[in-house]
Amino acid sequence: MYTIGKVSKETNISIRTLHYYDEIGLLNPSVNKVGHRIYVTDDMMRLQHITALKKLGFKLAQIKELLGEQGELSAEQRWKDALDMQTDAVYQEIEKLRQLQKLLHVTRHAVEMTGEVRAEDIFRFIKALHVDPEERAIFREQNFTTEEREIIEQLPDLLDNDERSRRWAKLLREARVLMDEFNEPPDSPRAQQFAETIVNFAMEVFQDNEELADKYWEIVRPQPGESEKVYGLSSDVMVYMDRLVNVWLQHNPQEAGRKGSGLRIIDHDSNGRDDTNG
Amino acid sequence: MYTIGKVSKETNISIRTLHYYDEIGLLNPSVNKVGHRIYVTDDMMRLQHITALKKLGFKLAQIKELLGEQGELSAEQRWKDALDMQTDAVYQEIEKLRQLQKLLHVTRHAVEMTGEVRAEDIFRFIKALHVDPEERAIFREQNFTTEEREIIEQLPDLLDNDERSRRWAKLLREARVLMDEFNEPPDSPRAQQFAETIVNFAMEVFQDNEELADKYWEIVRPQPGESEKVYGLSSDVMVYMDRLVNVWLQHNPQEAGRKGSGLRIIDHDSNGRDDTNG
DNA sequence: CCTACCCTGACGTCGCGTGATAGTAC
DNA sequence: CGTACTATCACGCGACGTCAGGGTAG
Repeated sequence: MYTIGKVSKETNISIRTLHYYDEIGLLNPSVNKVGHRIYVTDDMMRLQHITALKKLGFKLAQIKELLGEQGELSAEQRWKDALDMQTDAVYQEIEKLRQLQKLLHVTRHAVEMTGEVRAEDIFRFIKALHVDPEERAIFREQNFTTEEREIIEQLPDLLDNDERSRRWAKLLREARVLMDEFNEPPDSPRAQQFAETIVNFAMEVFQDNEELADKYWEIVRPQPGESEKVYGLSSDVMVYMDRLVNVWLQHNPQEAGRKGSGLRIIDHDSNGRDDTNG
Repeated sequence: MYTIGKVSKETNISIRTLHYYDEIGLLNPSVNKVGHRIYVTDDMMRLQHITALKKLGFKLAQIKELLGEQGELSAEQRWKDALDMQTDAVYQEIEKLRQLQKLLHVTRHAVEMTGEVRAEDIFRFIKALHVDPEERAIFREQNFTTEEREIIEQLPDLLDNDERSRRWAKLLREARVLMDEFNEPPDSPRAQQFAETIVNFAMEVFQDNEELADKYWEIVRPQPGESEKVYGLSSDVMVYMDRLVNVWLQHNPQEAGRKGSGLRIIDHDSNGRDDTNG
């Protein structure tokens, strides 16, 4: 025999909430002569059950059904069905949020590169998110050896938000700034210092496999008139980076020797698609 | 110069939505003399931007701010801050849902065992979910060797929903049914068949390490008057299972020899806590 | 009489969907 | 004149929070 205030204090459930449960017929306590609600032990137990089911993420309407009279199915089967449905719904929701998380990451990197958020970019990222993973796997199988694929799958991916991905985004931004804003000649000290950074980064992510670096670089190079295959790697940026690195390698032959040709300009045609890796 | 109907068809955004955006000041097109809305190119671009930001999970009010006039910070910094906040919020949400998913799994197993959903069980599971993982790790370090821990960490866990966890739940239910409902004597054929199932399951999950099976079994055994440490493993169930297996081992000495003492009754005191593994 | 309790409305939230009713364009 | 468009209310959803205004218990 509790008044609503006592129940509220004991359970940490607001009076308004108890009013609401009464209103929607979820928990109807008895009332005394002047209309004050009186909660008995059964009401308290039902309330416990309600809060427990709320923790499981059920809506009040579902809870009302679950705690109501049984229909054709046994109580056990109803519980199982409800729990399975709920589990499935939560799973779907998690998947949605995971996709959203990726979208946020890649957009964040895009801001790092361009300084703004462009609607067209976001739509492009959304499309890239829905690229069939199998399709991409097949493309990689056709174009790379098993060993190469192992390295490629560890490349910084703008869909993630790790330290390497962030460095990659900053590198691309710096490249564009040097090119567009400062018109920095490829042999200037600043450009050459940047070239070294590029080479080091490439050797790091390609695990010193220069051949693979070249191969990948050419595959992601857009065909004339084609749009970029990897975000930030438009044709002009790539050509500029090629030039920087070529000059750097000429001035650092020992590195060129130790590290091979590094990232050199190759004029032959390229092909293939790869929209998500950065 | 588009009418609202054309915009709606072209963008797949409902007229009501466009009305709403106008109403809340998110997108205010110009109007002609009779009050019909006229959307120009700028409006269309803003609309694109709005839908893009919606895909990123922003609320309309946030979008309004983001697309509004700048304050003290640069546009780039505002974008970065907003994206980082959003990323963080989504991360939190995912974590919450993961916890919820575990709660649903363990509740589902509990239904498998008991045939019903009890509020007290759910609250207990919630508490177990909040057990500090470090605390548990320390307990395990103190009570098990490194090799043993490797096995223990692969035990079926009622917080998951894999096949082994489901089998474990069904086993426990069968034990209780045999004991409570059928009063099945430990040496009946049915009980003995079940005993074999238990032994096989134990040997499977403990990877034929009988010593570890014994040790674990005793550690999760509740002290007299204490409540069960692992859901479903109350003292009476454990004693009943002990008896079944003891009889089975006596009748199958070759197995007892090959598999050692299996799950035998031990009378010495036990200690320690472990609330989550099942 | 005071205070602490109880009651019943009723509006606001968020992003629209879904009418109802009436004016407008072709 | 018909019909296909446009407009503005206004309710509904979910689970309450938050007043406002007024009765009740001790």
